[in-house]
Amino acid sequence: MLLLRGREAVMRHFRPLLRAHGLSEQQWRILRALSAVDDIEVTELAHDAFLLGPSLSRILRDLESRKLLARKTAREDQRRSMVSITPKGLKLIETVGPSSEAIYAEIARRYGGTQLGELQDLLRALDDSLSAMPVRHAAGAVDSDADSGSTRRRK
Amino acid sequence: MLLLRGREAVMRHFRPLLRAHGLSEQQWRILRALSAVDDIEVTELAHDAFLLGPSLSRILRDLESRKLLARKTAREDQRRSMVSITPKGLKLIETVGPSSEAIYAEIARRYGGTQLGELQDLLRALDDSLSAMPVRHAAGAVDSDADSGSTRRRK
DNA sequence: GCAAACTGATTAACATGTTAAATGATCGGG
DNA sequence: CCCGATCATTTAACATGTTAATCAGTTTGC
Repeated sequence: MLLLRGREAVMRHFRPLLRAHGLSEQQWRILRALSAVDDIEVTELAHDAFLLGPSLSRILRDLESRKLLARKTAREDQRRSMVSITPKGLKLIETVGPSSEAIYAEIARRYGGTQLGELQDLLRALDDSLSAMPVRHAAGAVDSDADSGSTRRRK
Repeated sequence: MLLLRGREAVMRHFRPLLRAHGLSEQQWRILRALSAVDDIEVTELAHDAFLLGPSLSRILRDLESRKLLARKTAREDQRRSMVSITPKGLKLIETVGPSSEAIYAEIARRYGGTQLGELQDLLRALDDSLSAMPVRHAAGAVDSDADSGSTRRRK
């Protein structure tokens, strides 16, 4: 819950800037990830931008139609589709980037650079600790009410 | 981004348990918040469970139909609706609670209680620092592409 | 008193999150 | 070869996030 609140507290300051340029958080993460590479596979981009495939697929369709990125299928394996940022996309990043960094700097100034560093270290350690922890699959304990909701999936 | 990953790393371990009982994270947060009070207004519940009004409104409708909570309009101000948990809801919490606490304890054990405490302190401090920080409203800088998306809102 | 402003909750409309299924391409054992 | 298994991506269907609009009830100014 604190992680959720923390993230919201941070993003609250970035959202107005992104919206003013017609971008969502997710779209911004995608463009940023693309700007760091030449081209990249969809699956790898999903990992870098921390998005699930279906969300990414929809957003790519939108950003492609806005000419901010381009796709072409890899010729050695036609299942794969290589995504790359366009000059228009790069230009947008260069436009938004400085303001974004200014906001980040202001957050770091208010919060304190030392604390910010510690927080990042602790978060990375959390990720590491829990990635090594197996997930319990809740064997028995099937709640009799588990499927009596008013709106369930499919028939 | 690290905050997002951190939260996902944690919730990954709780989701199977909740799903086995037919609950989403959000529904669980609502029931937990309700179990701590006698009854509560919708707005206050939204704050406690960290949900926006529209999401809460939908989920309340669902949980009410499943008889896990009950609503009645306050008689002194008929705009307000008071929400309370039912015996059935309480029973569900008592069923899921122990497993949930066991998972939390395992996470604390793996990550270390000291680090976990520090992380919580840092997150609370982050929230405090940033809540006092005004949001910049991105005055000018209206991107010419900001409204050329393929799917926009309304007419 | 009453019309306008305000407040609490819900509804509307669209974007994204999430799981399952479908689609199309490649790979591997027979 | 070729057929079944696997893999990358997309589509489908529903839940939730998010902003704006609506709606009913309440308060305020006159």
